Amino acid sequence: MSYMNEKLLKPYDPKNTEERIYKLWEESGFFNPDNLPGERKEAFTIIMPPANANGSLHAGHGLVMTIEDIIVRYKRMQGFKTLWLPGLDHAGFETQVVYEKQLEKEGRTRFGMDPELLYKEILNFTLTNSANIKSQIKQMGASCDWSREKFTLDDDIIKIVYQTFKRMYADDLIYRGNRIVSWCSKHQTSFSDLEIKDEERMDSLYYLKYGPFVIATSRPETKFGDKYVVMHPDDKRYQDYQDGQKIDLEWINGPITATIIKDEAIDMEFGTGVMTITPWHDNADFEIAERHKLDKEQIIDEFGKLLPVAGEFAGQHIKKARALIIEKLQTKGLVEKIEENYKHVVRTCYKCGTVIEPQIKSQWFVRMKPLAEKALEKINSEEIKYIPEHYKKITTYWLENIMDWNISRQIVWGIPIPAKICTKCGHGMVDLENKITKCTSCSGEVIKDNDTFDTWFSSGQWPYVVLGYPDNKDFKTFYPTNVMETAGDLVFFWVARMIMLGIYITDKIPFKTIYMHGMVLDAKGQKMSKSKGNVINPLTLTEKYGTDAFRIGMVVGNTPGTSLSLSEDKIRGYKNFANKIWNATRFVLDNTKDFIVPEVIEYDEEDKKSDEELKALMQEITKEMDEYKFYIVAEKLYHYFWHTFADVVIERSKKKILENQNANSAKTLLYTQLTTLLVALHPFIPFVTEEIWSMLPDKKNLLLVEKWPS
RNA sequence: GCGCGGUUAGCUCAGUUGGUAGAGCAACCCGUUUACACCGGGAAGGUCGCAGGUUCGAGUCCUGCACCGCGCACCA
Repeated sequence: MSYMNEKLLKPYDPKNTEERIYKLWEESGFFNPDNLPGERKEAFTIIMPPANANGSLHAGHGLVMTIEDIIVRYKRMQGFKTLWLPGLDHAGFETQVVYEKQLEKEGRTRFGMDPELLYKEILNFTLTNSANIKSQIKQMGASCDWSREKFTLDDDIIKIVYQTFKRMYADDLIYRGNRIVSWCSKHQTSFSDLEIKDEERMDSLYYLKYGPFVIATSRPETKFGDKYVVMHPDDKRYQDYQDGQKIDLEWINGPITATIIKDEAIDMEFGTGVMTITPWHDNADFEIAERHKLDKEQIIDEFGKLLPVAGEFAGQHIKKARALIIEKLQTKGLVEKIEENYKHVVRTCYKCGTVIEPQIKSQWFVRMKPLAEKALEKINSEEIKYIPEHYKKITTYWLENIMDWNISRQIVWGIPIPAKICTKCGHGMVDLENKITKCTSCSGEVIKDNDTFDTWFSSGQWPYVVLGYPDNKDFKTFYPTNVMETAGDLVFFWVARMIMLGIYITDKIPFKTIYMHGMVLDAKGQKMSKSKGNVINPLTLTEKYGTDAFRIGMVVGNTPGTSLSLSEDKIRGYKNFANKIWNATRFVLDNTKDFIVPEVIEYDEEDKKSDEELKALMQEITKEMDEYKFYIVAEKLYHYFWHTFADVVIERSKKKILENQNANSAKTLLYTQLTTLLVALHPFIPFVTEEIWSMLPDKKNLLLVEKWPS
């Protein structure tokens, strides 16, 4: 029984294997590139997208951990000084939203809460969750270097982020501006253009009499302060009216004086070709007002209620006010007609669906054009490679049309913006040391900026901050990193910004290859959501079928970028695969007892053919691994193991061994093919393969660091 | 409106410079033989969304259309 392990007599049991094997790996220290055996000159680095510490591991995380672990294990076996750096994300707004929901359940609200207390509560919540998430990442078999783990609120991270803020301000890439921003009246914060979701809605389009004109609007509740009426300069219908001409007219709450403005932004085809503008609450109107230096007046407050300018409607919420306003306009005879079922797009908060109310606010903005131009250069010159390639097109389009980035958020959960604001002139000053006491522009009184950074402003710097830019040895060894693997919906939010900020600060691209995976959907191809009740928890699957089965099931047939339907049947199928390997091993070990693979191998003809076949396969898959085609490699290995190694090689060996005809050839082939396949399969299904490896009589080292055949 | 992706066996999806269509799962028939019933053997299953074009030859290249999914800074 010397070569046979008793465990092999029972079916493979992931539960009694995985935790033990993971511990073995961790204790070996090989997750840390500094401890890897042999001489390793070339580094290979992946920075893990920091996991949101506001819930449990979901199927998407499962995919991230699987793909990245496959890459990292492969590279480690190939002899690279391999680093996979894990991290956790405080996830600013996202986490605050999750926590606010929890508060709501408890009958509490963040408004009126002491900000410091709220911060502490969310911090506790986050730390509890991080511990959870961390152990779940380990359950997925992630071979990342926990000794280098980072959290987005670590002191050293914040320090570097602050330096960046200061430098960008000095370089005039950051400015404080009084500009129109997207405001969510539920969450009480402004957003960048990316936190907005366009939604098609059916509303009414109201045609209102405005003096001698008729204007079309879908938002009559904003019209109280409208005192500019705008038309296209070339519009013949209105050629008798002059730019700047004043007209007296009767409006919602009485007589007003309106001014005529001619502007080319007007679409002559739409409505009547005439509109009034509300610069405080509409992007296009704001632009027109800026061009003509017109007055801007706030009509709606931050909570969506009408201000005193609305007269008798003041204090009412806009949702309720609309109908009442139209009613009043109708009694005054100012409604020309109402077009029902008017289809248009409204901008909503991506989290709660509340209609975004543009507001003019003083905030910090990043001037994006110069940053985007440099990024475009690198992307267009192929210094950065996108997988799949079409993400490149999407990115360049976005970069070419980029808008300035509002990085101020009116929430407590995040990195505080280290700045002072002048109460007199509104001037903003970066103040890392908290020293400024007077406005540097007008000597007025200053207050601390109470806002926090958009979480992506700090995450956008992740690759170089986690490696300790600028002086840390790790930064010199592991930057630029090799692969950034993340979800496709983060192309703009995160990936593009990392490229821009990375180039700006380090003068180098932060990563050479971008691998984007698609969304994980349920078995029917539908988006998972709590409300639909179709959420699949990866941990239930790993518990039922083993982590290996889950991992390879996630990968086979899953081309990068396309979404993946996760079905339990598929995972179950790969559980059988793990067991198949297990049983094949039993057969091989049982038949190679007291047998030593000879130094000079002599195969008979058919065995020689099989030997060559596997060698050719290994070459093929090595190439495909380098091309990140894991979906093909996994399938090929599965297929070869089951339908060639087990069905042909093993079956054929039975007769030879029994009849002692070319038995040595058969035994040699059995043993070498098994070991080769274990090596090749290890990145995909690390637990079973490592467990079996430990049972092989001549393998003393961990499979984790076994050399990949090339 | 513009852009991107998809449409291949019942289901989920592969198909790498154009050369007779593939896998897994499911369904069907048969079977217990040095591992494995979490198994083996066998058979079945597709006018590759539609219409044109290029070519000796198109799932693959070009044009147009349809449907599904996703994204996008200014139409009130």
